Amino acid sequence: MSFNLHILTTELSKSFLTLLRTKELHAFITKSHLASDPFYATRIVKLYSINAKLGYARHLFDKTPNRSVYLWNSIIRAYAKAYKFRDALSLFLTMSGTETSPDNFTYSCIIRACSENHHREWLKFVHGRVLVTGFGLDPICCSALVTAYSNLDLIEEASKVFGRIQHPDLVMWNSIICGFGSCGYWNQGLLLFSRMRNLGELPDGYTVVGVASGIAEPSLLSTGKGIHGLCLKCNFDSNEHVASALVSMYSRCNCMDSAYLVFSSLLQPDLVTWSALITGYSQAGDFRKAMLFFQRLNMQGKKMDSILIASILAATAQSTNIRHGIEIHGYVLRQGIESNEMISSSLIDMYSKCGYLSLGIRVFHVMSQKNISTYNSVIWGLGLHGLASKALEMFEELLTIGLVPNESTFSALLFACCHAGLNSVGKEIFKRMKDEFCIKYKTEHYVYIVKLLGMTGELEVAYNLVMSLPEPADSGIWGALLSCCDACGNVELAEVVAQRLIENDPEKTVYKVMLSNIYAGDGRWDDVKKLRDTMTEKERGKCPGLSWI
DNA sequence: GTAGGGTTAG
Repeated sequence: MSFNLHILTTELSKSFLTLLRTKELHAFITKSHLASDPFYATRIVKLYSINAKLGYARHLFDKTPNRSVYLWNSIIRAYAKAYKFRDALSLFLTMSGTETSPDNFTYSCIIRACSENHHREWLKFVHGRVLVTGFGLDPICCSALVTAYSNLDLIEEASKVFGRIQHPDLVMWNSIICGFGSCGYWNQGLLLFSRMRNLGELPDGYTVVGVASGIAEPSLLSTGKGIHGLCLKCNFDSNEHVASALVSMYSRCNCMDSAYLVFSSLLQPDLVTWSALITGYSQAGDFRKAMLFFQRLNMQGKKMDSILIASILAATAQSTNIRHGIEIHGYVLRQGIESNEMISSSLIDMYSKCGYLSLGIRVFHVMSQKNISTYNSVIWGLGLHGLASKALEMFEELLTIGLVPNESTFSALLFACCHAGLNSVGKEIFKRMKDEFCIKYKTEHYVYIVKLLGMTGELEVAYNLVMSLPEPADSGIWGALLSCCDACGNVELAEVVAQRLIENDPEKTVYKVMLSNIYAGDGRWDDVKKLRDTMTEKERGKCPGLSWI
């Protein structure tokens, strides 16, 4: 092996050298006493990190006496990219105490890591450090902060950071527009988009992906089409990120024909775009097309990743035909990717939804590494099959092995209790969720607890709970209460609840129909007539269901 | 420094 400094520097600037080559270069710089030079050490650390050899990178870092800010940043980034948040953070804190202060790149890296690991408190702490060290208006720190806050659903904080910037650059605009879009405030995102254009800033692919990500329901289809038009005009549609964003935008709008048109206009759609199309068909309930495209992709000899397999398994679970699911399981085994946690969770879910809970549990037991999602899937499966006590045992087991439950775990547990009518156990779980695990209740948790209370003879308690919510209850929660009133035959309360629902959503006739049925059940035919008279011909004219059997 | 597809939500 012979290098001179010129060759060495050229070699080190290549970003994808193999592990073997990296080791050779490392050996050379050690032999030439260059390893203590932070310039060479930084490059080798980066190469080890790309080759997933964090241990080697750390060893070199520890042995380098003069650590430049670049060297610190590359080791922190290596840990952050490997999702080793604690290590990245601890290095950042150590660095802050040395003479080599963190720069804007260090902060942006650790800010991103806080958001990816859902650490709101640490994010606020790092933001504080950004402010006191004079980086409060730095575009690199601020765009990272805007993205991090919006990814953690703290759009107000993101907005505050953005608001302090006098002349935002394109990246900053993109970050805030995407933030509003992903938090569900599509209209705010669009307003900012117009403001940006009025200021003469030209959008790029990131901008349109941000705006398109906010288009989340069929009523926004025309806006979505406008965005698509803009992409065609600006030639963004050949950008892979833009194309997949458009495919999934049309899928969310229940417009699979347009989604397919975008997809078919691409010469070589990538895996993400295939996945967007397949998921679109799957979520539209067209699992046949989902399977067809999966098979077409397979014929091309492309290797699927875990997200795509999870999506296709969701489609086969919907079909409730075990045959397709088994086919995919076979593919997973042949590829040797059955240990992937996302895939296993989807397999468990698929088997339990197709009625083969025992096969799902078998998948669960053979897994070497289980995470919270795997437990969530198995708890759902047990709940779905009425085995609430087994679901609760699983919950205790996951706590014993040190896993941390999340909001889905509690959805699954409450669902299991609801399904089995376990009133007091369900109440206990609901309480522990907030008191012991500090997880905020979401609509679905309220829906389950309301159903549980209402269906087990505590309708009044359920009503009082809904009335005492910190924010006004949405239609899902009131709807759960209405179905309990129906089941218990409580017409008085049903009237109050239905009134709320009709006020909230006057367009929806289903609540009027439900109330009318409750009146009918009680023999109050005059009230049925009065209510039906308030409905238009179209609202009453729904075709009754017809069975072939 | 910013972007795309996501398993559990019966």
